[in-house]
Amino acid sequence: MANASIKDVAASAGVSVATVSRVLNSHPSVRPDTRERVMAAVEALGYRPNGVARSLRTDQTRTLGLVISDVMNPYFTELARSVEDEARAHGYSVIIGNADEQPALQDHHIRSLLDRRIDGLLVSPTDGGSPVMLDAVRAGTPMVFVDRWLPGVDVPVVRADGRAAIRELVAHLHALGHRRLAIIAGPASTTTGSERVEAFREALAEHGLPLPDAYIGHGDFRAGSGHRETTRFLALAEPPQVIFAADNLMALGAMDALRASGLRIPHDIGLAAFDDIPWFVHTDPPVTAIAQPTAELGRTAVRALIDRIEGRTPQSAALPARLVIRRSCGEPAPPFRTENRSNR
Amino acid sequence: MANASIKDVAASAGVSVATVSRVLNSHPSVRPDTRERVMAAVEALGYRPNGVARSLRTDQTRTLGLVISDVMNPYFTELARSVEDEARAHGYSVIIGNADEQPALQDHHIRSLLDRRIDGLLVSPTDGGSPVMLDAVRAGTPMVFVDRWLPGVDVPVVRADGRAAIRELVAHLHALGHRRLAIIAGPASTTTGSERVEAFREALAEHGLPLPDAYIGHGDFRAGSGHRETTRFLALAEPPQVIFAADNLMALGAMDALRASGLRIPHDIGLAAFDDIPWFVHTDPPVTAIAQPTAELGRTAVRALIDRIEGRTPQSAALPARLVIRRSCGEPAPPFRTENRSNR
DNA sequence: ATCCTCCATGTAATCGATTCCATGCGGTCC
DNA sequence: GGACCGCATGGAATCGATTACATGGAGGAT
Repeated sequence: MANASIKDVAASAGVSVATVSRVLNSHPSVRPDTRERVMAAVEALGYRPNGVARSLRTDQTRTLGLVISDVMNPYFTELARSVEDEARAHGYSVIIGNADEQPALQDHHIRSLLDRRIDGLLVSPTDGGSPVMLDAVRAGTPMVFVDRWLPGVDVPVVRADGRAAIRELVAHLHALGHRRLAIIAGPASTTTGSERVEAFREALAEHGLPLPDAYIGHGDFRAGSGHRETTRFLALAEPPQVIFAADNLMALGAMDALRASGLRIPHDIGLAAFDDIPWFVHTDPPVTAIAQPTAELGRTAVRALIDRIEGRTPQSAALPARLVIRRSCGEPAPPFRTENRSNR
Repeated sequence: MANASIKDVAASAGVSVATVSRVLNSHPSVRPDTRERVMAAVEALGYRPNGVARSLRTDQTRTLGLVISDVMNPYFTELARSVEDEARAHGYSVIIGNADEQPALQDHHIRSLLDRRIDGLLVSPTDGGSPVMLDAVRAGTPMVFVDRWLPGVDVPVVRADGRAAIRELVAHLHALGHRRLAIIAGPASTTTGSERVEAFREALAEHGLPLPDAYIGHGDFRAGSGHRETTRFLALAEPPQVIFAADNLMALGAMDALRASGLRIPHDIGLAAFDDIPWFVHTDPPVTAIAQPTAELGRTAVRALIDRIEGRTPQSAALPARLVIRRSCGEPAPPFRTENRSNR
């Protein structure tokens, strides 16, 4: 019952293994009747080429590695899904490594993927750049950063540019009369952690508003930290009027904390989030959020990586994010631009 | 800059490749000083064994395949995560295949995983059993079904038993005075599709309630079908008082439809779901749901699969699900047993 | 008829590891 | 001192594919 090998096919068809291989790879110089005999033998034996052997010989696995910081985060789930879709369209498989925001786990996955000799690596770095990752870059592993990146490392980046959307958000909040705006940021060691704070600060400045240190929450892109920092904000002598969470999980934690403290959104305090996810439509109240073109990011990143693998030189890309206004910061949504539930 | 191979290490350490291999696999009969010399060479060259070559020789990849029907479904995401965690603890990697509820895509992934010579396969079948999957079983591929399974196929199953929880749910609804209860079921070709309807019907019978055909919605585990069937229910001369969706995505669709029709939950109509997910706490209103021991399912399934791979004979397992009462069917939650946001 | 070319196919090397078997050497036992 | 034993190591086969090179035969040009 063991799997048939190319030798068995060759024997059964009365040809050499070379000929079988040629048929399988549709090499032009095989006589039609030979090809047919081989195909018949393949069929009869239920033969399937051994991918491992093939990979060893050809030095390519047609596999991409994707290392993300948290699979349970809907944003990354959607990213992973679009990556797999696009990769499959190009004949590649994807192995996902879940770093769970832990540098050590990220390194484990990178190493393990490299050991498996994946053809290329898509990474959303959890930290400022571990030796393992830097070594991989130096060794010339085809690599593309997605969502987050490492400044100063020569690797193409595919990401969303949230600056304009954050400016829009701040303008929206300002127009609603809010003046004391706080942010729960991600780890400063990640680009998405620091960048969103900077964009927020600049947008505030445009309206002559300050961003005091007390209004900067230091989160870690997990729900717990959103909860903690929100609680801290509420204990302030002058709590903020709106909390902007730099990702959806921290927004969730913030919501928990607000609910626990008995405050009503948006009546007592406003909430907005970076990352839009389907559930934000169904929360109480629906959450105003900045939507990234997630699926497009995944597809673009895969195309860039395949370009690198095949010897071309891909460009970095920054796709625009956009503001989706709902009800969590006050004032009902305007009649247009309300929902966001198209399925891609 | 190409990767060093075992030959390079052997040359650099002045030993044979056999000895290097012995060191790498911590074979006992290598002299300590030799071992040290080899390790030094490994270090100096930054050598990492080629997993592909190793797999070819040893005929094992230390990789598990997981084929699920929908990665974007939080239930499966959590399942995938726990599977990966447990597999990693046993020294295995996981390749996830997303079937997207499409039998053809499921087959694609099974075939592709088999070609890669994964050591074992975890499947949650999308349909009634394709030839590809049946062939894999017949060929003796180590396999375990998780969540859904194929009746009559001799493969261990790890799943949640929702019968008791569904009875509890119906009792709860009955106690609240609801009598006209409808269900949005999954495809009859899946076990979770048909089983939940049966359990629901039996539970209703215990209270002397019927389950008319008109109150059985035929969904496909996707949000769209939940929306469609809910709309159909509402058009009935006598619409149901509570809708029970057989999974979280269809519940989401139902919620959309109810909202669109201007009905308030639970005041005008009740909603309950199979599968509990973190977001159900934050929806408007929080949704009463049946929680599966998802992470435990994943871990148990992996252990069973590894048992099979290593020659033991694992048992099937059915872990109990439990009811989590919130506010979507009326009456505020009792002071105990309200929330459900522990993180594993 | 001779030679050249080209097509279909086979032979064998190769990818990078693991592992069986052979070998040489130092030490023990009688 | 010779036989034997066991340990550390090396040589070479092997896993299942791909592919460069060799080969033989058919057909065309002269």
